[in-house]
Amino acid sequence: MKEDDYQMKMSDLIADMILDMFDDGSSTVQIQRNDLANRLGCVPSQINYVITSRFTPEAGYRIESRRGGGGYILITRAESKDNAIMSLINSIGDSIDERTARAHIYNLNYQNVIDDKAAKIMLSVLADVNFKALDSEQSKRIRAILLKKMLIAYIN
Amino acid sequence: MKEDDYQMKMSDLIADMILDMFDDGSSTVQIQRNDLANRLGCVPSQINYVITSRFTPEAGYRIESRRGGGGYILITRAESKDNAIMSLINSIGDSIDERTARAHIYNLNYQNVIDDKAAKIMLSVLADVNFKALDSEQSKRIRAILLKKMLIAYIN
DNA sequence: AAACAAAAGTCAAAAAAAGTCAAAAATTTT
DNA sequence: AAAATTTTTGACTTTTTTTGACTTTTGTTT
Repeated sequence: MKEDDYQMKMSDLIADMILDMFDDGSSTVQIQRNDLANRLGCVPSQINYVITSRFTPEAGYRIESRRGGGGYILITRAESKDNAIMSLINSIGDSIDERTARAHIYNLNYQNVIDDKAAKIMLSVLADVNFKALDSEQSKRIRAILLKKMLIAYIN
Repeated sequence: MKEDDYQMKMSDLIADMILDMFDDGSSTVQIQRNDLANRLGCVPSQINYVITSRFTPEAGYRIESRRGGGGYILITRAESKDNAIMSLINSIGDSIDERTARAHIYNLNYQNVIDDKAAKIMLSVLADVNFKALDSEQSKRIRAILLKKMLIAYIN
């Protein structure tokens, strides 16, 4: 029998590692190139390869670095899309009607800030918030809560 | 040259092999072109031939691939993703608790049936269905309704 | 200031896959 | 048996990743 333990490609491992470091909400990650290379068991220049091939400006990242003692590589998420979503979230009060909510989603999707599937899911939820157990005002509040939560989920 | 024992056509063998890999319900199969060619004793490009002649979009398949180190060919049964979602929808009654719902989403995402963003959005909605205006039983019903609607939205 | 050490950067070759295409061979249809 | 179609093969291409030797920049010591 063959061993079927699939060995993940080093470059993807490195990218994942970096992405993980972002996970706690912060928009920047600082790494020590040699240190990271060492921990992962690859040559240092492969870190550069991953950064230039994956953490590109087109993908929304900015790189900054310093050589010499105490040097580092700083990776910043541009999050322009995230910002668009964030400012929308902030503009939503604590209650919203269905028409307005739909318009927001259409817009984000049209502007390519959120993908088709996500837009569809959100629309489906918004459409369905009118439960008989709730009066209209409650519905509007719940809709606002859900919309914001979904948008935040999309960013994270 | 006449052969007594019937030799199955290599292309059919390859196709069968790939089909077999689908067998455990999963909707995607990942292969290593050179590896598979080697195991079957054919030239690598014959794998391409089989894929382009049999695993076509009209037959309900989608192909994705990557070259270079750690490269692969990913074959997706397009329909089976929808089916997976559909049968899940059908298995959900008219009420569901959060834990179970979460597990379903994790699963679909893990099996690559729904993408990360979609999974996150769905989870955020499910988590948030416990409104104070609703009692636990109502929450479970609404959760079931929303989950189903979101999954259907994903397919459409 | 000069020398040394500690980082990070660059670049190109080698390796690891997958893709293309057309000729040759085999099979099926007419 | 000719024609048409499908399959097999292999030489050549392209893309992506890995590796390492060499360079540059910055900080620390002497």
